[in-house]
Amino acid sequence: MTPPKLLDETALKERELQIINSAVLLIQKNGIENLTMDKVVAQVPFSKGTVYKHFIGKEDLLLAISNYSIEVLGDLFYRAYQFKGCARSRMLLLNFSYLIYAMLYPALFQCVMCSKSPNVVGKSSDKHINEGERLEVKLMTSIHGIVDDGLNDNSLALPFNMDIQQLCFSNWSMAYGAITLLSGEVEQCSGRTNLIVERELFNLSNMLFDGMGWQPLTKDRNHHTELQTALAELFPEELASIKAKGRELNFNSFS
Amino acid sequence: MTPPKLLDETALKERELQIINSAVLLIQKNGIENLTMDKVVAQVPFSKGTVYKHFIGKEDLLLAISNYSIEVLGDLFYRAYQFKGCARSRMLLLNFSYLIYAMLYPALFQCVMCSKSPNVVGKSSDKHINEGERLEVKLMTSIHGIVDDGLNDNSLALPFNMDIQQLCFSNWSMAYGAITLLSGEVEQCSGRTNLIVERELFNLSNMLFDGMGWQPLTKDRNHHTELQTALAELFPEELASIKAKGRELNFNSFS
DNA sequence: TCAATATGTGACGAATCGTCACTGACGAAA
DNA sequence: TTTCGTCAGTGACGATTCGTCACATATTGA
Repeated sequence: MTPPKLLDETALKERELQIINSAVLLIQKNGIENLTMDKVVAQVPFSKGTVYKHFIGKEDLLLAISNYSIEVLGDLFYRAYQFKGCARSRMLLLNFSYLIYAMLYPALFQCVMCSKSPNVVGKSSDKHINEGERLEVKLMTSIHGIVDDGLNDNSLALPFNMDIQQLCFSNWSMAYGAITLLSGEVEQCSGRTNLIVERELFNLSNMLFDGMGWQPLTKDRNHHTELQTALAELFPEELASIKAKGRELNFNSFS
Repeated sequence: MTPPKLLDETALKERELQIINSAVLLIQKNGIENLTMDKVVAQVPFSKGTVYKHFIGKEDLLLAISNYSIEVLGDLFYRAYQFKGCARSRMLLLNFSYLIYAMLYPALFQCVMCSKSPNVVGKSSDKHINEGERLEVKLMTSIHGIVDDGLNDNSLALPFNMDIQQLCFSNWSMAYGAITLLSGEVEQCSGRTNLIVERELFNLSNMLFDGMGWQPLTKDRNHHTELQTALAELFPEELASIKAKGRELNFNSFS
């Protein structure tokens, strides 16, 4: 065998990413339920022991993939945060960026969903669990920034007995719940229910924002047209990729 | 060996429940991540082939347990639906019944969370997947009933472009998102975040209801005291069991 | 130069999965 | 009553997957 040079942090990280990318390809090819450590080992230029040096098992690998993909999601969130427009519209845009992410990267989205599952968390390393929590906090940065902007321009006021963290969490949990429960509809326009994930996310977001008293309220402005325009402006390539996959964002059902 | 008599539907169902109950005991004892088919087989008075006749694998068993526990949750939902009080308060009560369920039956709650995970769904039988969808629809019956009552007594009006199914889904996805994301805080009063699942569920529910224009609005009534009273009246035994487990519902942080 | 340390390897045994040849009860037909 | 086909359970078995560790080689410091 050929032992390598002494490894530094950068090389270790690089190799971990290489393993993760191979695993994602396997998930895309065979489905997430057929991922095994033996299959991943067969795909990478490292030995089994080396792969087990990075991940304590399959579940830990899934969590590491989820962490990696949250960096991707964070980028979309950050783009929504940076977009011009009123704070409320940007938050709606951010919620839709999560949906765009789920449509664009279904394998990564599946890993994110798995990462919340107790049977995955229970077999994951503290390293990757802690990393996941750190990344979720980082994910909140863009949400936090938009809420901050809303508070600063007086389009939003803190409800009695709530702090900014709670407002951020409110938005995130609503978006997370809606997209997760309708994950079956993310890849196809309409499933067994009459619910359309785009429409429900839009309506649910606006009801929550109205409940927060976030201006402009739904009765004062049509957020629909504005969202469509903003999405086309901020995510043209992403929307084109989604369309190329045969799943176009459905806005016809909004009216 | 002694082969049994010809089995009917009832006997098959009885045996499936027996296997499920044994699996739940194993989850409580060893953790959900250590559940294996071999361990379940060792605990039941049936052969491996018989267990595999009921479940195509571990994931299918987890989904069957989730389905079984949704029947338990549905009972709590139904009790909230039947409670006296205005529709909005009953919906808040129903949302809290999900939290009570999660605190009371952590093993079952974990199975419900697993049931949404792609690596579990991908290895489950159509039979149990279809059964799960049927049960989720049934779960919605109580939510639907409360929304219906609100529409009928004019405390709530259908928002423009939304039907009753969408309102029901809005509530469910918000509650599901909040409780799932804070599942780490369900068993202990406060975790790594400053978020308290009782408080966030309360605030999030009320913001959403306010956004729906569901009366009495938060500015017109203190839902806090009313919720506490209703919970004590509807779920005294459940709250006592939770307290006995060392995890009391935390209302001090609401003010 | 040598001993200690660092690191990768893949054969190996353990655990788990999932199947199926075998078995016996039961009912129908001869 | 006997024979045969069907039904349903069984657990040994082979396959797969997991997870480890004795071994080998390079590097480092004394």
